[in-house]
Amino acid sequence: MEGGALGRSGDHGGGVYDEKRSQSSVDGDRESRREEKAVDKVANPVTTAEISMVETVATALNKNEKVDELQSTIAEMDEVREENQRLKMSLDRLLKDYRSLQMQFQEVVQQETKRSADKENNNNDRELTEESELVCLSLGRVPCKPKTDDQTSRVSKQLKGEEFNKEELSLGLDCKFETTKSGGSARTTHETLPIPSPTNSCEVPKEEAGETWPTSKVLKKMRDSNVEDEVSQQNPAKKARVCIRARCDTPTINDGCQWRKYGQKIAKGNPCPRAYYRCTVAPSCPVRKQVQRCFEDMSILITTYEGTHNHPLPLSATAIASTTSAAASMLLSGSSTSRSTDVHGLNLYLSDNGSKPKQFYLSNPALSSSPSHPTVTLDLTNSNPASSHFGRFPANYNPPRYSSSSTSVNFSTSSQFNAVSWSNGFLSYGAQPQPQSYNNRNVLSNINLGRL
DNA sequence: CGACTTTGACCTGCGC
DNA sequence: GCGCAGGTCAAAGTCG
Repeated sequence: MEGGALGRSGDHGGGVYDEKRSQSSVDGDRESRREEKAVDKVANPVTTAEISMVETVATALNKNEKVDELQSTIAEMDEVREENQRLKMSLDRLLKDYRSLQMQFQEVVQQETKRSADKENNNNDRELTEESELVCLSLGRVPCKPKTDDQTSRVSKQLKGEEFNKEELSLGLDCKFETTKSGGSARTTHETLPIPSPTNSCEVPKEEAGETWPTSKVLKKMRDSNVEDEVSQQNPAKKARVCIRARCDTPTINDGCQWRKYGQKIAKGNPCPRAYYRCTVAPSCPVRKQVQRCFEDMSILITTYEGTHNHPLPLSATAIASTTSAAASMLLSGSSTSRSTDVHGLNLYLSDNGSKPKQFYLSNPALSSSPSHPTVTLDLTNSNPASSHFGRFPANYNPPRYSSSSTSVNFSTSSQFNAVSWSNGFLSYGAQPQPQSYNNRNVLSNINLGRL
């Protein structure tokens, strides 16, 4: 616009010099205008369309970034989901394995029991009568083997010579997991496999023989007998015992179960009273335990478990319950050879004592055991692992020899399970972190035994 | 009032 | 047969 006006004025200005000068000045103006235009273009870069386009592009870029982020997040979620699925599958596999192992374990126990029972039954088949089978069918009890020795004579005396002894019921479990007969004594099966309680005595036939109605006491006993009989049939390992020695300054250790004290005795050789407890989680639970302090070391609490729970256990009780039951099962299914097994990462070692198979020496002379009670001792004290079973007897103490299995389980500080500890009334033991194979056994190896 | 503990009595097995 | 010891029962007491 300005150039046009200037040109027109120059065209009308005339003269050569003027023309050249004006021409050169026109050229200079054009160039300067071009430069101005270029400068203008740099100084004023965008139009609104361009701005909007840039904004659009920027928005698009932002959206793309967000989309990318979302996509990456989705990808991560997918990975997590896949991982979750893998974990679920592995958990399912673990559960299946656990169940199958549990089934196999029960089968093994049942087979052992059945085998022993068959062995006994073969000896008794010739002497069993049809009457006993009838009684067995009607009451759901195991036909007892014919009486021998003192029991037979006692029953016969009570029945005044009647041959009622063949009809006597074996209210106790007929699980014959005894290991060896006691030396030379002609003990009966009932002695080796004791009837669970005094309720299984011959009082019921005596009452019946007297043609009198059973008293409520007798009825109660019969009910209890039935209950215990059912329980014992479900649980052939009833009479196995698991003894736990642990340092504890509380009256009892908290194993997660509910117990009711039903008796207390001063046992010979130990001024500390022995308390008797019964599991009260279920009314028919046959599990009992004895609690007694060690006379030589009052800080040691000796807890002896007998039987297996027939009810679901709280989580805090499953560890020790399964440990004790597994130890007992290991003991009951014990063969003549030494062997070891793992119970929740605890190395249980079952051994026979050389040429005298399955002699049993109690780790504490003050805590006795019935000859018919094979006992596993879990020594959770870390005082002297070597002395926990065969080195704690006084010089003048003659340890009882029982026809039972001797099983020693040490949790000494020298073993791989050196995490035995006791604090605030809670005992815990577990495998220390091991770099290699022990890690796999740490899953359930913690047991808390705490204050009640 | 129910659950739990205490404690003396009772039962059973075993050794002499 | 007797006595001893372990184990269990059950009434009485205690506690929350």
